[in-house]
Amino acid sequence: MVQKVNATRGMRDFLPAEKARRERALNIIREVYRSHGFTEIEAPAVEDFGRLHSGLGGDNEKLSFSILKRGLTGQDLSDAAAAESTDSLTDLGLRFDLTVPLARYYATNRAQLPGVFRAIHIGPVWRAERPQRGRYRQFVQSDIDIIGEGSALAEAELITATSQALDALGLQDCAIRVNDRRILTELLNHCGFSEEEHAAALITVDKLDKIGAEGVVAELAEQNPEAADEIGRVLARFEQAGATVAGGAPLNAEAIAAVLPEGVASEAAAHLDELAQAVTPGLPAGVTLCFDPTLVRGMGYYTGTIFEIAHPGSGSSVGGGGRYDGMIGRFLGEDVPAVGFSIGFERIMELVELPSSSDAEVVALISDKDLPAFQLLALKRELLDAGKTVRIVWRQKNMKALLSNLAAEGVTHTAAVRAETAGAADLEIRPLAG
RNA sequence: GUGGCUAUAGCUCAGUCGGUAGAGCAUCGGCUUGUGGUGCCGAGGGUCGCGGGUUCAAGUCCCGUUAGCCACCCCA
Repeated sequence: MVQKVNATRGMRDFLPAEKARRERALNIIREVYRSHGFTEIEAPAVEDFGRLHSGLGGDNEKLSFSILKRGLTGQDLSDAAAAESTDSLTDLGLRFDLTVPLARYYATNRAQLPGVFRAIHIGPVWRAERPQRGRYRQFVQSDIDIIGEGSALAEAELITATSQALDALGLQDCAIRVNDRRILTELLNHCGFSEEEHAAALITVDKLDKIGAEGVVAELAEQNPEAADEIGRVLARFEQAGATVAGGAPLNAEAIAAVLPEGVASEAAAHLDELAQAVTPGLPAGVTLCFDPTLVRGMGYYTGTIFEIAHPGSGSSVGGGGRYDGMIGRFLGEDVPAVGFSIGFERIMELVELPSSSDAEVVALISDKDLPAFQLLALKRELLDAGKTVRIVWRQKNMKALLSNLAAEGVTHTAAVRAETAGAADLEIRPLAG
């Protein structure tokens, strides 16, 4: 090797065996989503820069890859330098999630879509993060969304379909934590935080499991001591109700009322209760549902219900979503309710164990060296016509290594080809033991 | 974006106190073996991630850089 070559930072190559494993998992997920009445769409990886930076993507906007305009001149560069902004140099960007493109897609194609649209949207997204395990710069998200349904039916269908997909992948011990943005907003108002203080306060509350209630209160006291004291009392109430420990509080009206202060978010609580009643009876054994009043989620576009999938085998969340009723109105000029649920495909793949399926018969023709191509292709055609999958390899000295490599690559049978082999009838097709 | 750890042959790794690199597997060749899983002998393959510096001498010490991993941050 002349020089070390790598795939681009944070992006990966997949060898055939891993690619096959990913495709199998993806097909399982698609199958479940389809059976729940969702239909698959595709949208471009590139979106308009302005749409990606409309303030809806939260922190992810800062992580997006931008694309330079074609044919920039030195004058363009000095203009940008004078304006101290690179915005004029860029007009497109790679999508950092599938939700913003879906909202744009819906606004574009609404006339040809059903009134309540159930979409499957699977594809790569890009974020310029610092990579590590379970965190890449290119990764696949697997989303389902329901557009045009404002009732808890939408959340219930999404959570049910996603739970079934996790179950079909063989995952156990998944916990779906649920909360509502309106609950968070009312809690902060109740404590006495001003609108401007909300964003920073939410980030702090989100750290509860890491820095504890004292840590949260101490951090918030820096900007608003009185409200921080009040939130300390609220958090104490959460703890008393068991809502802050793993597993959280049950998701029903009584438990929610027990956790929240008097008069806070009764509308949102009723919405959560309704969706829990619809979902719980059909929940697979490997998935539990709970109410977590401290669940925040960073995306700026959520307006109502929010949820997140946790799994003990993963340090970070393996999925998430929520209601974003305001976003489509940005593109369409008319508000349309919408909810989405995303599975973090890369993180799921680190948890699932899939059997190496493929019951198809894969035959390797092991040919003596230097047999003519016409002889080998004639044999291959005969076997293909008989419905087999065929691969041609040359005989090599170390048969042990050859055979075990073939087995690892999914070959199930072998047949020796010699100069005197006239047709498939002369082949002795033998099963290959791993 | 911040901090820490790591980088040696195609792969997995060893390399002590600084003295210009080794093993196993893989590859290739010869012989052996019942031409389908054997055994023996031999060969090729490395500017030690990259770029600087210290030194008579650097894989080894120092600085920078790139990539991976880990903890933050954030999230899928």
